[in-house]
Amino acid sequence: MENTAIPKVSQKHLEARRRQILEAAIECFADNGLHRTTMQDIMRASGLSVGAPYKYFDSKEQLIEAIAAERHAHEREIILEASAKSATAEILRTLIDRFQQALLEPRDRKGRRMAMQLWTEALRNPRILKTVRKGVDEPRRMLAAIVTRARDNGEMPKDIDPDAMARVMIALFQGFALQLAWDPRTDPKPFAKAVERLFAAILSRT
Amino acid sequence: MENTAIPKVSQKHLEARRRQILEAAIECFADNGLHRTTMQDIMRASGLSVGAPYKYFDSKEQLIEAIAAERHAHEREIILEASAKSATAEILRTLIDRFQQALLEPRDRKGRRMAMQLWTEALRNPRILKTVRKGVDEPRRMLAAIVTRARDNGEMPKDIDPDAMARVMIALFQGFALQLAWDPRTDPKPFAKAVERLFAAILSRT
Amino acid sequence: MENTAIPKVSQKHLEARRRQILEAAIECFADNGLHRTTMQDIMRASGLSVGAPYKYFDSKEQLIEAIAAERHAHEREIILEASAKSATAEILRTLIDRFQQALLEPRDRKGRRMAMQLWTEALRNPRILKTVRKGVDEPRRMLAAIVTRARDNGEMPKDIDPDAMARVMIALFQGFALQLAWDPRTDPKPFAKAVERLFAAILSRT
Amino acid sequence: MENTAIPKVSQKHLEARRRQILEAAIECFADNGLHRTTMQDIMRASGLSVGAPYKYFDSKEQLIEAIAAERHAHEREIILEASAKSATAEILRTLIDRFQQALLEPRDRKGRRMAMQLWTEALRNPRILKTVRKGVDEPRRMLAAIVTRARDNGEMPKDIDPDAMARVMIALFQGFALQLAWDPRTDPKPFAKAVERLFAAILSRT
DNA sequence: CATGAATGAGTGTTCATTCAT
DNA sequence: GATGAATGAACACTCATTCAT
Repeated sequence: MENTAIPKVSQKHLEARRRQILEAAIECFADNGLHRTTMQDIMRASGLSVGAPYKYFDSKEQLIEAIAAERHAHEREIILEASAKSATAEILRTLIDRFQQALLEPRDRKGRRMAMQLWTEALRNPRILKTVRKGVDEPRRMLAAIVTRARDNGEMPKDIDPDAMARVMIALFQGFALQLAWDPRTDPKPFAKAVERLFAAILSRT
Repeated sequence: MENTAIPKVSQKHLEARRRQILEAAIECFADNGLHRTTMQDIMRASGLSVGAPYKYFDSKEQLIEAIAAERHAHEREIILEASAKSATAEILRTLIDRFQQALLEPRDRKGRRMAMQLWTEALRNPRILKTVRKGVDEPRRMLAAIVTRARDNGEMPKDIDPDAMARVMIALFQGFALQLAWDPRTDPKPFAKAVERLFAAILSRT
Repeated sequence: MENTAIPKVSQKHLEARRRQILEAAIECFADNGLHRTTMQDIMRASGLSVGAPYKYFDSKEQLIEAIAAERHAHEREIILEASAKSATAEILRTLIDRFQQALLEPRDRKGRRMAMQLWTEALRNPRILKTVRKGVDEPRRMLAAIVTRARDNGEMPKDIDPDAMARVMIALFQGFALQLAWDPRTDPKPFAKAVERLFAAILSRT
Repeated sequence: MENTAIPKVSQKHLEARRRQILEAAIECFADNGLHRTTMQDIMRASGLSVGAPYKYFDSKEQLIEAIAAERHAHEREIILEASAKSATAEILRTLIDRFQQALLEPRDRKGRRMAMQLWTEALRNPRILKTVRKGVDEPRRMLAAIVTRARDNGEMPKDIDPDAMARVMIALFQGFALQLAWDPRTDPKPFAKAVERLFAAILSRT
């Protein structure tokens, strides 16, 4: 614990505290689920007192929502970045690569477990549902746009449904994330390769 | 009055009671999640008394585990049935069809929402994890066997990894189930078509 | 199904439990105030568990409201009883007597201390206010009716305002109850005598 | 630089700060009760920081006690002032007048609501009890002295008990204050008139 | 066997108070 | 001195589980 002589209680300090709580919460939620994790667990993990989070979040619920909002922003970015490439084959490869790397990254493991907790919570909590849907709908629209472009370029068959194909891509990622979470020893590479192989088959040879 | 060896309450009656509780539990869990659902909620829904479930299940945890075990058995069956067909193209079409039908079936909606609760619970409950993994590993092995057969038949390219391809299929189904749960208005047909299209591309033209 | 011959826990038993909690609550509230008394305090005093009261009352607030409702009913009765007498002088003497007796009664002490807690709580809680007002308004109307009758009988001067006189009576009782609560050694008899003396002076000699 | 004995912050400033806190506290306590009011509520109302009151008061309890002490001093004054008159009839009329005016004064409303909170708090806090009792005992003694004087003057019957009569007066005031607090639309004038009428009856015609 | 009243460890949250800045 | 972030004991309330009827 570092209750050190931070020069002033600055905005920065406040933001750091917020982060500290958020990180501890993600840690706990990822390991023990949203409901088996108590606020006391989180605060023990954060090194702060039980009353501390209530300065930064109104309730446990809102703490969870804050985490959800963050994740959604993060995920959007990856796709945005990948879609900067021009040729579809290139974009797809980049996307698959990015996700494969993320899946290999142990630091991301926690984030993914956290996200899954939100997937289930969304079935019950309309606020979380809204965030989760945003986190899925926006990427879907972006992916669909990429597919549309590819189709119009002649890189993909005309009869492809861009939205459905975007859904396929998201399902592949989220679906495999589950499998990986259930068995962390699973190697993402063969899966990534299979996906690449699958998409290569419908990409027109140019 | 006779003192007979016949149990006062028949095995049949006992089984019916068990089912009654199980069904009520699935109903509640699917709607409100594993943790927001109280035993009293379940028993109110079942029409039985709060003490009743403890005659059939040791704890809430074991009630959940019993539901998990049932689902796993059910899912295995669908794949088993589909894999009776000989030609891969036929098998795949049947599988996709079966799942599409299941996704369209409103009666199944509850079951899927319940299953998702278990997916998340598996992340922290080793017993549930074991069941969920069985529910994924067994189908995966079966699907991989189908792919292997197809590959050996020359219906699929030699460089296909059957296990990875099986994972792809499962990811597609579970991934789309999530999307459907988050937005029930989603139409499964375009998705199913896209999946079929995707697989058709790697199935050798014969 | 529910044609059970099993004797349910009787209504009487349930009522007894409710009383048990109510009495313990009054005991604690009277001694320590509404807010310094915790639900645990009450339940320790009642000999039941902390969860028990929530079967009978939705919340601490409603437990308090239930006590308020009871007191109001009780107080109304005393006045009702006294006003059965015909001659005003007689009624007043009976009333004063009743209240003096109540004030002397140690068993009533707790009840009065409880009531005072409600007087203050009424300033903040609209539900309690409503009950407290009923507990004051109804007796006031009854007392005013008695005074009106006396005035019309010629037992009291014509220029007496019945409602104001009823307020005087209530103020005397509640005001003295406070003094007694602050110093339990105070003798109610001289006070009662003084009140009697005061009213005797405006009662026409007949 | 000189090292002077002059405090950096003037006594006047300190006193002003104290007042500021006291006034904010009375405002809050009167509206929300002693226990529903948090120190943060008070400090928000005062415009000072949450830590500020602890420079002037050791605890919330002592802040309340300080308010109690102030009120007691204030109430004593009114009676003192009234008792300067010589004839009893005159004194009584002045007293009734003063209190009626106070009751009509909206500015006093807060003070009375505050006082009532203390009445109840006295039932469990010995320190508050002491102050409340002083606030009642001193006026009572003064009023009793007035009555004694009147009795000895022949203005009142010989068999009047001065202390009891003083209690009657206090009960009337505090009792009516309660009624007014529970229903602010109540008009104090009829009540004052009734009290005057009542006392007129025992004042010997001279 | 079935019931449901009773239990009590455990929850999220509050708030008087402290103390480093 | 004044501030307000931080503290943590305490609170009202919940709910899985038990067991007398």
